[in-house]
Amino acid sequence: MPRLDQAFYARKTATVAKALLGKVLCHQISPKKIMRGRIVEVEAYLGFEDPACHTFKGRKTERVRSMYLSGGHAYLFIIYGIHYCFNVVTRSEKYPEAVLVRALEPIDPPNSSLNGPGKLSKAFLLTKKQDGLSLFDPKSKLWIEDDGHHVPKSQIVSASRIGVDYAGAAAKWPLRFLVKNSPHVSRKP
DNA sequence: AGTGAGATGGCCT
DNA sequence: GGCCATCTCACTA
Repeated sequence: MPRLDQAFYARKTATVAKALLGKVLCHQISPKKIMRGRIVEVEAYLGFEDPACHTFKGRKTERVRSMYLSGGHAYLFIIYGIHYCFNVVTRSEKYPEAVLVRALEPIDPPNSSLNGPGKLSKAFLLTKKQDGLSLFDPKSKLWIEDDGHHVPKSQIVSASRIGVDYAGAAAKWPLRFLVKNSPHVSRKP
């Protein structure tokens, strides 16, 4: 299966977010074992102009360093002292923006619990170790692939982002995207 | 169905 | 010191 290339990630963040729906996140966790899940829910975070984004107004701390990498790198951070959140960096080094992957439909192993950013990170063994990894380097053990499954535009629902009420009006921006009627999302829109 | 609190620790002002 | 891009469980109803 073809791994998504860097050009895929270099586009506008909301475009990448919607295009990621239906794609398959893969993590090779041992020589014989690859975790796979189909992306069904994402959120876009729009950098400098987005009060909900970690890089709002150009913030550049140690934690967010990976967001200043080029599109197609992983950004992992820890939240509430317990959970990890997995993000895909978009655009270029000049624009620190990213897509949070919020939920996956289990493929392998089946019946795993992947309906939430913390849960999917735990199941896929995604931690700070994966922070900054390339998703397009052919040698990388973490990548996203296109298996031909296509989610038509009519099947994409947008909604407010979750857990960012502190961001004022930006909390209402329709930057959360879900596959319509998917039973695998973190919560119904 | 909806609300509320606790876990638990790095990060930021 | 206070705040979180979360999750689970307990409680009300």
